[in-house]
Amino acid sequence: MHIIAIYAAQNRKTMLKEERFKHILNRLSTDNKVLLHELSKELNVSTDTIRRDLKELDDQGLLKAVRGGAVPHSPVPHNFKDRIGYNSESKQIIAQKALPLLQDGQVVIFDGGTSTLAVASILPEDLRITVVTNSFPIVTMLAEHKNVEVLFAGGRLFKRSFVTTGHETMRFFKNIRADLCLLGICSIHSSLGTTTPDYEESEVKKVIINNSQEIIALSSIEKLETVEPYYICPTEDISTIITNQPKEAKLKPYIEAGIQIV
Amino acid sequence: MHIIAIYAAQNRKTMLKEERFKHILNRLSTDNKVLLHELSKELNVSTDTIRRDLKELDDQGLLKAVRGGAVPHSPVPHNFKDRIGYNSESKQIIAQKALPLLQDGQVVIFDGGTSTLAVASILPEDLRITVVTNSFPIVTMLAEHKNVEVLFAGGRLFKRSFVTTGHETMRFFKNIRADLCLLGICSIHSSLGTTTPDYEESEVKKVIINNSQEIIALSSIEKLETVEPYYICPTEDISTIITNQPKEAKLKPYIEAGIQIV
DNA sequence: TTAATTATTGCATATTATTGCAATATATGC
DNA sequence: GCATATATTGCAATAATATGCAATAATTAA
Repeated sequence: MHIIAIYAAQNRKTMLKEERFKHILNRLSTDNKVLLHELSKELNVSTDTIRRDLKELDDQGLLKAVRGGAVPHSPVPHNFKDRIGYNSESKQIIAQKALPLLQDGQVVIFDGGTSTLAVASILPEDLRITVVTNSFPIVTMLAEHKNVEVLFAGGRLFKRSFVTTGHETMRFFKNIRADLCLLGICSIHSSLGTTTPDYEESEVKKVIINNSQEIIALSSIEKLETVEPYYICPTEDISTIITNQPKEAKLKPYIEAGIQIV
Repeated sequence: MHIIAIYAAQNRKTMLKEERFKHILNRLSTDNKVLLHELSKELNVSTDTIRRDLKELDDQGLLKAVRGGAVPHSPVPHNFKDRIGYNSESKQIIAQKALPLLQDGQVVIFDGGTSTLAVASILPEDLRITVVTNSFPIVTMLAEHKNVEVLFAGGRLFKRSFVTTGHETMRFFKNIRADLCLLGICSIHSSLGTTTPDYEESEVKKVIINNSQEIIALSSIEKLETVEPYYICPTEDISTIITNQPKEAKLKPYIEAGIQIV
């Protein structure tokens, strides 16, 4: 968030209206909501201007302006809605922390999920990596990025979370040897490992982990020490956990297990 | 930037308009935006001239002129209401005519392109088919459709037309045996067959055609009897042509070849 | 070649768009 | 109901754009 603010300040006089639009729509598709005063701060313009922007975007049918901000009109991540929006700030923090771990030339698997989407939405323009993913929102986000090569894992569309799943998807990932994997966490437990509520997803994640040299887990603090039905991997497989509150006591067992906490 | 400035200064009197165009488009593709006064300085011409340049490039559809500069044309209508330009009247007519050809239980390949997208956008709620595609806009369109199963062909993201291409994509389609294929037409000629301006696309289309029992071409009338560099298939492979003006004289050779015209 | 025509460019001017601010009205949560 | 937050409206300052016009360069015709 700070980086964005600094950027906006530097470019106060030269930021085009269309750039604000793009920023707003990006935020909207990662967080599923935007707030007037937040955007105002991020973009260094008055709330009046943001309000007019939102109205214009609303008129174009790109979002729905509501009191205090805006929500998606419904086009893309409809089903995403359930899981998103509530801890957008912590997601932004986590995404910012993930950036320094990405380096030119790497092949990085972006797991489906909103945390990884937040990372995709703030990838620097000059970062040259290859992104491998099975998430449609992530592809949409990266479609305009000049320097990122995108490989998409085909398969059966899983409409609830807007990713592909199934045998084909796994086959695709099995042919990849990634340097890094950004893993969105549903639940992680120091002794029981990582788990998820969906079977298909768990199978895909297993393959992703198997084919990545380094696993970086993106997890907001409340997901620690929780469990879901389907097992993915033991905690030891994870090399780094990025979280919004790295000082939290709950992290102790992970530190003791030798996992890097950011 | 300095080099450019010096270059411009040295060549003040000999710089052609086309050179400025090239420079502007280059800047746009690397930076994702250009500013009027920046270009003015770089190219040693007045902002008026730049403004006229941008307007000209806008008219050619090569960028979008906005207040203060210009931004690239967004590759996809990643929203629903913005498809007005893409969904012209003729495309709507064609899409409507395609619907009766689709039947419950079929496996239908949707080729990339705006004509097929138009069909996807008006699929009846109760139609139960399996759609196979390599087009991201089509997936987005169908994500909320309750009764359509979507299989997506993975591969390398081709950012210009927002589809996947390459070996992986073809491999995926090779494993499909479709009842039907909706083929978006770039160019079709009664003796030279169907062609397209992009090589990658042509290769994918070839595979699609090979693995579909019936080929339905979607072509507005002005695309008939035109030719592009890359060959796809002979006219005889096509079983049906759907067009907006089925009475047109240009269709005669196709009728004589036994192709059904709708 | 020269003269006539056309296109390009920069400047001055009028017009319009954008933005932030203030005053007022309206909604929302407690 | 009250306090707070958000919307609406009008307005003024600024910036960007459109337009007409004159000077210059490039093209064409003779």
